[in-house]
Amino acid sequence: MLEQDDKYHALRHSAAHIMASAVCKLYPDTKFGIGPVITDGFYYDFVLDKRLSETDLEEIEKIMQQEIDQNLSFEKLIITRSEALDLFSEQPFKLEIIEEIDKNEDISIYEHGGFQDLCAGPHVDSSKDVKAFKLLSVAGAYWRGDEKRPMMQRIYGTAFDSVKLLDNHLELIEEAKKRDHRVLGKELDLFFMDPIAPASPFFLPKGTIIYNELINYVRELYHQYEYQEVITPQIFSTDLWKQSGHYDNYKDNMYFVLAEDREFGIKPMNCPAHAVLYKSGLRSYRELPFRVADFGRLHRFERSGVVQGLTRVRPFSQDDAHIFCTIDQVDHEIDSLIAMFKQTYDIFNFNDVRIALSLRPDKRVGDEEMWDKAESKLQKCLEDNNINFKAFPGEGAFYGPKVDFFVPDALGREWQLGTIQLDFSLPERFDLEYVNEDGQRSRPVMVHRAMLGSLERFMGVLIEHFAGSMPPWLSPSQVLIIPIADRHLDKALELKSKLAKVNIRTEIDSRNERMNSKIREGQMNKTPYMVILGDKEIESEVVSVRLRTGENLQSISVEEFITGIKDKIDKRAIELW
RNA sequence: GCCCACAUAGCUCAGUGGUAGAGCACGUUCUUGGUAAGAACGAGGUCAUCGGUUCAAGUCCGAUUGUGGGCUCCA
Repeated sequence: MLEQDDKYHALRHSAAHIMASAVCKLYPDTKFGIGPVITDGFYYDFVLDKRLSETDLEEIEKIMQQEIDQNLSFEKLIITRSEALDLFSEQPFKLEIIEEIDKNEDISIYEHGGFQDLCAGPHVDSSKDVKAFKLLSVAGAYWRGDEKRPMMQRIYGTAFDSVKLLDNHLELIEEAKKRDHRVLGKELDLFFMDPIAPASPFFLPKGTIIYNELINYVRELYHQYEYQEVITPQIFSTDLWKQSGHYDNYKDNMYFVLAEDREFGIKPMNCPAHAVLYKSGLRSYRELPFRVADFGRLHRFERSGVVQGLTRVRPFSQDDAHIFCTIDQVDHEIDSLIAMFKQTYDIFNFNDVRIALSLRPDKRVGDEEMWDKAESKLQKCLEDNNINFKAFPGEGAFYGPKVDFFVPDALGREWQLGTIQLDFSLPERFDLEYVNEDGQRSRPVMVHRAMLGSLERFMGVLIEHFAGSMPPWLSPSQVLIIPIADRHLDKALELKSKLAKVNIRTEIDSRNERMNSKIREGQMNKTPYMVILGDKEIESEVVSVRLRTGENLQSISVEEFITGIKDKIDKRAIELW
């Protein structure tokens, strides 16, 4: 990816200049922001009176093409600071950038066809080198990403050195749209949204199967890794949120209700509830690490502009757990978390997991010694497990350092799934204690951890990852029985009940339709296994199996079929046979 | 919350001021079939909501709600 970025950097940046130049020709009063290269393209931010919409892009493209055809050369000029200030005197955003450039550094501008822009470069030699480009969308963007600063208009585009590569890229975008979980969710009857509950999915029976299978899987791991699952309240007195700090720091994202003149907050996180649970009795060091898991439903108010499909919703559940332990037990806990995460991401075939270690921020609680210890522990655990990670100083939570696991989706967007966060603050706020070996009271550390994160979001990412073709264990309908004619229906029912006995989810397509049509239906629903039942099969007591891949198995015995798919399901395999 | 776009049948969409359409899905009937769509017929709409302009609004204007693309936030 990086190599490709480098390869196209000059090209795309030059395309951005050409676009800016075109916008300038159309709207001479435009004030220019910045126009950087991004993954797969570029953008440029403008302030202009005209409100741009996507229909304006064609006109801009036309002028860009003219400039490209004119074979204009890109010239680099080094100018003095005062020349620069003079040259961009009408461009407030450029002036701001100039002010920020190191006094000892050269100021360079690039010029093509009379359009000059403050720019470090590099650029291609000639506008003609931009062989293929396309403007993709317009969007609003704050100057410097700051909500308090002016709203600018941003145009996104992309450029390649051949039309063919551009077309490939545009096709990829189309492909990605097809595997969008919102589209597939509707096509496969997994979930839907209704304006009556904005940003809140309704999971249909099929989607609920996937959701619950994910929970079943995590529960198995909890057994394996010795967690204890709990169920905690949904609504808590505001007193709790004041004590936890959420009332001060997270209030805007919370829902509140009034009852008997008392204010209650609906939980956006489980941690305070688990702190209360921890405190419900006096704990001994013998009980630690105390691992508490909770699939409790959480509600977070997200502003209407930020919600998105399943990946950003208001109500959701997490595979959430908190580990209360001593600081010396942290190593072991992290090790076993890394093992658990790895085991899990392998199951879903997530190979490109990116791992970030976020270190102490400026605003933080706890003493330096604590942070030193915690950070070095996290770092060492990652290294000992041969994990590639990048450290991000200053990015940690105020209550402790954390390790985040990111996975890219079909559109190349990265989603944070797993997270491991050390917390020194909450044990303090809730005055959590345990009795140590010497009979003294000590303060435990709290580890917040989630592996799949929000199950809603995870499901969305999974749908895109597999393009809707879920592994058999997650498929809502695992086997579709297709009787060829009505007279085969009895045998179909017989087979279905056989499969039901071993917990294989089976449907029979008994519609008055031709076999071809039923197969097509099964394919479109991405059912992994289809069983065709006709005279031949019934006579020789076999089944003929068609896989979702289009592959046909030889006629096999029912027993062989059941053993085969049961094995794949139990192993949570991705391959079908 | 901010900028832009969109909202028509269950779904995907066409409909550029003058009587609301298609394909798929759905229902009924015929057909009983061999590895990705058998045929005929039928039902289905307060064009998101509210207000305005006009002789006349799905169509133009405004507001509201929702959705999408971004920005921002993500203790």
